[in-house]
Amino acid sequence: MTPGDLVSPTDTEPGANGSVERLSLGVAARLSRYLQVLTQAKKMGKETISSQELSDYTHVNSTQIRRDLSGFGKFGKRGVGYNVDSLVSQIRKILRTAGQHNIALFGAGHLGKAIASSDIFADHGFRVVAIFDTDTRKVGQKIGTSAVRHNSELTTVVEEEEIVVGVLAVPTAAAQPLADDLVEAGVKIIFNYSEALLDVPPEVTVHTSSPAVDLLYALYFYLT
Amino acid sequence: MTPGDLVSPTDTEPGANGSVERLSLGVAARLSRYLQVLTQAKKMGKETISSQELSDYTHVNSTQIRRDLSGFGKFGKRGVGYNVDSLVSQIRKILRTAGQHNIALFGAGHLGKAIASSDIFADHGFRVVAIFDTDTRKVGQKIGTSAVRHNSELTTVVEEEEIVVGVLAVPTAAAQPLADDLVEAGVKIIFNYSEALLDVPPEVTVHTSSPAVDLLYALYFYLT
DNA sequence: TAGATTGTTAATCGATTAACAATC
DNA sequence: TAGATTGTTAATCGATTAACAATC
Repeated sequence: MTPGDLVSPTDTEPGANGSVERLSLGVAARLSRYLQVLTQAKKMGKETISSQELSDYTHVNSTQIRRDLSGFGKFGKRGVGYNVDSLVSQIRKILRTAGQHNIALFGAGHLGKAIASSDIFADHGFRVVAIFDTDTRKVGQKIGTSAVRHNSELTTVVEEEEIVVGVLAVPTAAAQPLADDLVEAGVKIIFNYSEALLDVPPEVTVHTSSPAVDLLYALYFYLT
Repeated sequence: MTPGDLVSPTDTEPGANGSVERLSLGVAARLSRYLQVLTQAKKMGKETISSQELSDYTHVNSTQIRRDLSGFGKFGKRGVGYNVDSLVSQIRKILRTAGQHNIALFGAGHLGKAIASSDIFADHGFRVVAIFDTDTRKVGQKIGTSAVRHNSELTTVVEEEEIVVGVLAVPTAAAQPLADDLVEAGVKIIFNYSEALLDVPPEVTVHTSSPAVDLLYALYFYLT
């Protein structure tokens, strides 16, 4: 494992056929990564991709990639590689994340604006349907397609818009109380861009973004 | 492995004494994560921390944490836990990243501003010593402590300021040419916040930030 | 002392890799 | 055909975990 892990559920290997067992942590993590590279490769007009190319971009061994994929079917063509389009839809099917998922974004500062105007989430079926801030001067401002709302609307909006994920782009001090409100409102996944260590009930997943950790890690191998 | 991996160097287990062998990928990754939690715990005034608490925040098994640490010395006190301050400096010593490291930031948009004004890097000894943009209207603007410079100064600044890491907060289309310039200038670590798939020589490490990948992964375990 | 938590062992399981036949 | 790349096997290595004595 490596910086950026999330949950610790029970491991089960996927059945070779269409069985409904859970993927192991590792497989699910790697498939998500392949999906990101494939999505971008598709944008760049690439039609096929080899396990070696996928390996170059993900730093996952090419044998492992072929092994991961062949567990679910024969998606590749020998001598050619994998069709980008069809592999994208296959992996989406395996991860069962083919649909649209709604996100609420908290904090309309520089980071919030950067996230709202990026299509990094949109590319993967995540839609930012609401942006919140506590600053009344920001409330009403348009960011992208939606207007900034006040945090007091949190509970209503989470319910009405079927929010699955809360993204926190707020100051460290504001993060824990906000996380509490999100938990209260029934949100099960919190994406934390602040530095706060969040305490949440076990059924809620927190992912804390940690670029500095990734840098430290890269630097170690650079320095040695 | 999991979203967020970086390099693929040779593995070697650390010697129990002060030998200079390379850490294995996994150990280096986990130590970096412990460091992040410890740094934040220290800010919150915590003096000691148990392997169980570290486990709650990092999702790494507590036995594994004790095992990782005990390979380098007896840092803990039975019945009490680990002293936060001393563990921070021990891990910094192990990772050999105790010093200051200079970063150049590219892109003075929302994301660039968010990064420059955050102390997420500063907390770990990374200093943003230069901010670049190609937009001449932005050149000269003050962001945090430093003024925005034009990309044409890249080579000079990298040399003068001993830049180790280039952080790309630029549009996807601008990323590859910029990466080429950075490689040319001798930068060995590139932190890519764009969606571009960057092609670089093997001695250069690219880390692409992928929040959507992390979300997909979290969502899988939520949906199943 | 009593409770808590480390340090360490031993056993298991999954990840990783090289190698290569199959085949496009 | 010749070259490339998949799918798969087999062997190895590291990660993970439970358990518990040591000890603060």
